Amino acid sequence: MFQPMNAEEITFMQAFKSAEVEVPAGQVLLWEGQPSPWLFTVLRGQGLRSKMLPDGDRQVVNFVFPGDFLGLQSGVMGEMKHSVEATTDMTLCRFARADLWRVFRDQPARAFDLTYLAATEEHFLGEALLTLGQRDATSRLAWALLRLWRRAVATGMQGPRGVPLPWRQRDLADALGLSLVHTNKTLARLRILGAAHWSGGYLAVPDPAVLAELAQEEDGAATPRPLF
Amino acid sequence: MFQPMNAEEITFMQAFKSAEVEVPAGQVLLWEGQPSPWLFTVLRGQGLRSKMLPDGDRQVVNFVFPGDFLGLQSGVMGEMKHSVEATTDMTLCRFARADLWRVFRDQPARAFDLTYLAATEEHFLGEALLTLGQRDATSRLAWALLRLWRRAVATGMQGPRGVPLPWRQRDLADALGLSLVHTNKTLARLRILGAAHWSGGYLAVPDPAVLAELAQEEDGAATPRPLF
DNA sequence: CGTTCATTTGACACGTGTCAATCCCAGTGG
DNA sequence: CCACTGGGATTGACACGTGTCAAATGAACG
Repeated sequence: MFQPMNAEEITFMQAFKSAEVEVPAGQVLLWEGQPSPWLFTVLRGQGLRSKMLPDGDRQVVNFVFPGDFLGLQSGVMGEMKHSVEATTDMTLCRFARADLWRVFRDQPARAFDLTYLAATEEHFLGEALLTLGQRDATSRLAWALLRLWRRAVATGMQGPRGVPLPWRQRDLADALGLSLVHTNKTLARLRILGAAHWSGGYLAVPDPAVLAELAQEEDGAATPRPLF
Repeated sequence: MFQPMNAEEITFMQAFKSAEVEVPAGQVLLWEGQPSPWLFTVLRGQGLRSKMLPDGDRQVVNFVFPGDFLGLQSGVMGEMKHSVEATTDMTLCRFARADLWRVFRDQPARAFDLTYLAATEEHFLGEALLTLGQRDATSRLAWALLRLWRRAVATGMQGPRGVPLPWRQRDLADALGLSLVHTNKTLARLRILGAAHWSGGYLAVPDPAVLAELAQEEDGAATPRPLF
């Protein structure tokens, strides 16, 4: 996901039987519409979540970073509502769905964390919806790149060439509801503006404030008025 | 929300101190960006959830039906990430946020339900994102009306004139990322097609299958392949 | 019978999608 | 060492869906 989250999730289930697994780039971890006996936490690598339309159109729902929790939907709803695939090689912490109930029974604080995670994801999707519904192509790209950049920086991925962004322009396009061609041209515009340089799998953001400006970042909310 | 959900949420916190409150149409229950000491369950009436952009653009995130749970984000994240307002007069079951933790500590099954709720909401938002990102205006409207219709029917709201749909065309437009004018013209097209008749606050759907066709409903998921 | 708000309609502009070609680059094999 | 290949990125020309502007209609209300 774009948002950073409290890293305790990475380890919170170490009390349960779990295993480290390695998956190669391109591997699908969870299939839309399928139940899964496994839940995962991401230890290393990046991926993406996506949904398909019967006509083949794809919607990228989110991008996956280290620290993310995968499979909660399957865990509580019985099946995944989107697919998750590895974009780079990944290292995952895998554990059994059957153990999930034990967490709720024995570790209320951890259960609360899970709900927090789900609420965070809900919050992100609301932001994404706002972006696809109300912003033009330039703002959408600025919004997405800003969040990817922040998330990568928060994860400690920043290097001399910027932060790693291993996805394709097609992936960004499918995430933002734009065509590949228009995404490409808009990225070129952002490059000329000096707002963001993405090439060779790395994203450089000279000044996050420039991106934030283009993204029409909210400054909190509407004017608060007294509650009833 | 569009999806129906297990109605036990309506009553699941009756063990805690709560109060029935009435709110008039137009009232804002929860403000985006604000913490709230209250959580709510909807007993009667309809409303909507929305987010604002600093320039005044609005995104309707979801529509609220009886049975919905309001304020979970504020409950676990400290503040609301969207506003909730009453479209019709509503009756709510109100209880204190401070009691939320007791649920996690003392009633793991209810805590699990809360996580289920959050996951359901996440699922819905993913669907909405898919709709805004990949479908054209006709499909978007068909998708939205079909879900509103199903939800209303599941809630037992069906009457001789169809199901109540108290929102404005502007609300639908803001939910689907369309302009008011284009929404109006597309609704007229759906009417001519005999797919959906919405007027006078009521929605009639002669044949849900027609709407489903227009909405490009998924038939499950992509072809499943073996997991690793 | 004015006022106000929602709906409806037509004309037109523009952002974005589509099509198609080219460029770039990393592999790969002769 | 160099064609050949395939996938991604880039570019230009053009079509079309949707947004915007503006005006008219209709319903609710005092």
